[in-house]
Amino acid sequence: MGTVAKALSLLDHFSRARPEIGLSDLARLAGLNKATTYRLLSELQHGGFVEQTGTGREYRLGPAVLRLAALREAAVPLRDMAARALQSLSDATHETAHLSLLQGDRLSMLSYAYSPRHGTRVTMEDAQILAFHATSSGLAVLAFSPPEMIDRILSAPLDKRTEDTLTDPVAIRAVLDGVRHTGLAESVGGFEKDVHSHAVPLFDAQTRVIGAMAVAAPVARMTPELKTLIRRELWQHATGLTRALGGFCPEGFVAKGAAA
Amino acid sequence: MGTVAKALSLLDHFSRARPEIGLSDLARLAGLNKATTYRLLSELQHGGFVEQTGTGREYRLGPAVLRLAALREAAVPLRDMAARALQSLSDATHETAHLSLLQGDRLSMLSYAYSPRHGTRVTMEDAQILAFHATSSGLAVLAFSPPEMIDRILSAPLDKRTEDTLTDPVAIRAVLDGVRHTGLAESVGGFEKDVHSHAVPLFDAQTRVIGAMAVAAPVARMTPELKTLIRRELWQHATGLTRALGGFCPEGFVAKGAAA
DNA sequence: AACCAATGGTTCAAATAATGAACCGACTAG
DNA sequence: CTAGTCGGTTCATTATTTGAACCATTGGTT
Repeated sequence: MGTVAKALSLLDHFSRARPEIGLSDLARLAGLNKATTYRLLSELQHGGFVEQTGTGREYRLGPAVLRLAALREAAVPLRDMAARALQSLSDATHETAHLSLLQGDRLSMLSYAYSPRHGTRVTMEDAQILAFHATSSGLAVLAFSPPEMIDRILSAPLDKRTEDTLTDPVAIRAVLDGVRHTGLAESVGGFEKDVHSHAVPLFDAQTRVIGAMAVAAPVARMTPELKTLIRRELWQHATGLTRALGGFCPEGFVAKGAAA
Repeated sequence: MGTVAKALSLLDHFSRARPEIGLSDLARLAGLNKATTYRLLSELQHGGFVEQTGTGREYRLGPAVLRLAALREAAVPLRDMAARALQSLSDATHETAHLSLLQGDRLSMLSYAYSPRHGTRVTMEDAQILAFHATSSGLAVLAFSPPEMIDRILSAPLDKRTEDTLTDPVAIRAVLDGVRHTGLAESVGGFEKDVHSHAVPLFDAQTRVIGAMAVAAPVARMTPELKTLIRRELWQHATGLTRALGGFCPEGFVAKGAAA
């Protein structure tokens, strides 16, 4: 692993649950020497990517990321387009819609939209990291990822989030085959106990998978009718967003939607 | 310069005007070898900090920065606080208020607020980089920066933005002395010909300068009364924001405001 | 069609920068 | 007073980064 990758990996340990981390902790989390971690943090700090908290000890993400995010959004209004598509999808299904993006070997939430229809709804947290094996979005993305990436992901330890989470690589590969056939991934209680979710992958101009759009509903509310509605609407919105972003679905993908 | 700093410096060459840059161009801009640039970009790309455009050639900022920005926002609601303070300042003065942050040796716009009162107003662009010597914000920040940073900035070539831009390091140092005495920087036509702006620095918990808050008005509208109003309100809002962010003004700084 | 000058990407010996064990001084808890 | 943290620093060893030269392509010019 290159030095730059190590430095960037430090940034991945910050989360909503853990927004500030001390030097020693961070070194432990990242599996790096304390001195190395310190030097990397110093460079990140000079660039404004991290800063030290008011009381002078712990580190947290710095203001530079705000600036870059503003520029990114100006160059590619993806967040904006995603928000619009999600709102429409959520309105059509009356359930929670969300979208995640692939970044390296990680899948992270970009945005989500709730429906006002129901009092109970599946709630999401943005910038959250999604497990590939435990979420419909993860399965949708993984199914269309290169074989070596699938091997990498499935050879790492797979967390058993709930009692229904699939953790057997062989079983997961079988599921992925199914996803490749239908173009749609489904997960019942794999991430949160009472959530039934569907996901459809998104593609770039080279037909590589870049993320997934998903609808999450409480298990209790799922009926055959709702399922049909979700599948149709999700398919429409996901392929529509892929096209709107200048991407193309792989050969034969469109036919799958018609079959569903 | 460390490898990480070089990689991060690549990201600084993306701007609103130049959101996509080719490998060779970027190598030239950054003053690095093409092979080096390629390797660094590859690492950044794997982390999702840059990506290649649909047609497969040029590089642009990637989605990872969005994720980090979301986390930063959640951890430090600075942008919100800044927006609120700017709106209030703009309402009080009926002129454009804006705020910029120091990131390494660069000063960049974070946010701004316009007043609806006047038809003509000074317009701003966010994520813009501000020159230290040509803007009131830059002078305010520089005046309270460490001597070695002042030396670094003033020894680099100083762009003559307008005919009124100060470019003589000796003259600028004299201006900085004045700013240190009053705690307030002023620039008439230094950045844009017809703009009269005032700025007050912002500080962190270690009383180090982190940026500046400023009010920009058309030269034609500036009167002694408006000037007094701007100085008073700007001072109030800037010191208030510094406090709200957990920062502290340096010794004696508070007294300066009373004098102004 | 031949040519030229770019482009993005790759290679490998040489040079440089990253590394990590040990060490500070400061602090906290027992 | 001791033991165990913490953030930060040092420096000889080591592994990584570096850059000139090299492809294969592409697009424009003659």
